[in-house]
Amino acid sequence: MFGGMVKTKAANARDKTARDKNAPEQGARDKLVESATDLLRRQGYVATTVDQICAQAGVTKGAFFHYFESKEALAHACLERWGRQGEAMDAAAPYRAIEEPVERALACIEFYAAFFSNPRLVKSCLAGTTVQEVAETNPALRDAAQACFVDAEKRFKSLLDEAFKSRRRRRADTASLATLWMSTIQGSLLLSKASRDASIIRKNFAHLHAYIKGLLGE
Amino acid sequence: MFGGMVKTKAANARDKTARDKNAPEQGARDKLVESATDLLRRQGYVATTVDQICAQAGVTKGAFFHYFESKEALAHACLERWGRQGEAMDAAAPYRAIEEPVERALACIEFYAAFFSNPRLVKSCLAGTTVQEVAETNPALRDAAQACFVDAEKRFKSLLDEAFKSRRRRRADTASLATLWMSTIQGSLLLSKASRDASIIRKNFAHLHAYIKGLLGE
DNA sequence: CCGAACATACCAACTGGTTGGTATGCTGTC
DNA sequence: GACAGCATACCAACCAGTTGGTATGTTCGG
Repeated sequence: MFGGMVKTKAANARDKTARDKNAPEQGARDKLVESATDLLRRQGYVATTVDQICAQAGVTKGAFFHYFESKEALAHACLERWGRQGEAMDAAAPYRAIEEPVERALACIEFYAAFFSNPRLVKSCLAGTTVQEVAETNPALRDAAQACFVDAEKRFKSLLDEAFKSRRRRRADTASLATLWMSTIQGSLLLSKASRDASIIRKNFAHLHAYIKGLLGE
Repeated sequence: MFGGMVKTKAANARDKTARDKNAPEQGARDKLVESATDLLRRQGYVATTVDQICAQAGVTKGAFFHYFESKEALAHACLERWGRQGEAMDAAAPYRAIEEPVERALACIEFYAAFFSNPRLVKSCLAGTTVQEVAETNPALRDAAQACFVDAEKRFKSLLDEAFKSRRRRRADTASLATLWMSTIQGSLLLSKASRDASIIRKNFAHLHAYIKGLLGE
């Protein structure tokens, strides 16, 4: 059987994608990270139990602790993936194609406004939800969440830097503006959770857009 | 051992009322609400245990369930008091004495910037921390937190309404600006928790101040 | 080419400690 | 002597993590 196929297990696992093309057929590990991310965003870190995560992922507890040495380790994996996904989404966003720096920066704000307003998506940031709970009790998780914020802010800051550079005379503290942007995201998500009114997000982003547009000079 | 001291702890506790008249000597109920508010702001609703609250308040579990029928009931009491305290603090704030409406509204922003930057105070909003965790799982608590937001926004909105009324020609959606203000508060507190850098709060408020000042015309 | 040793990926049942909540008893006051 | 205001002891449910196992390969010496 399998003729002369000399294959490592890794190669074998990768085969699955070829074997059944229609079924998702994720590995148990990926399923756990995905399910956990969903649950953590909606219920928070403490309220989400390992059993819940396993149930949603369709695996057993044994599998859970085979892949992750603790619930906290899983949360770290989720935050890492969250950060990477955010980076990837940003890099692939259509506004990146715009060449004029001021327009590009403003289009970025609009892009995120549209993204967070998407009615099909859960309106919650994994990093924001997590850090709110564990900031004082779990420094490692707090720092992992903080890293997500810092990375995203860096990306937005460099957009702003380019925009302001193209506008002689106009100057601004772009680092603090990037933090304001992230604050607006987090605050908007929190208030929309509380009111169950997603329109808050768009309105807040509209104000931020107007403010930064004003700073850039019309 | 313990000689002739035959005194229950209850009798001992009761002695205090007679013993020290100057000490605050709060009732057990007030102590519970106060301790719980502190713990809930720092650790969140789920992570804070009834035993922890009792220990910090210096009362027993029996006392806890004598005054509150559940942990959730205590959280409701905390949120109610949080809302009332906020209202009282705002009513007594020095900026209220300013008569010129534009100046008063801008001074309000500065007042809250200073308040949330106070290094001696815990940088966390009870309503914000709570709603983040229970928005999807506990509608009653979510609505109680939402009420805090709505009340505070109403107060700020009427300041803005008066400011814009005094500026003919100038118009704005004051309701959405009030929400932006609350978003800025919540987002700033969250990011300052994550970074342990309280200066974020002041910087964000400075931007908000500049934006609204601009809308009001200089 | 074979088989023993090893590795990976999982699983079901269990454990020790924690949690919100209860049952009941005591004590000073009105 | 009734009742508010507690205290003590206790419990069932739940939770993160452990244990000991199975099924399916993979590796490698002979």
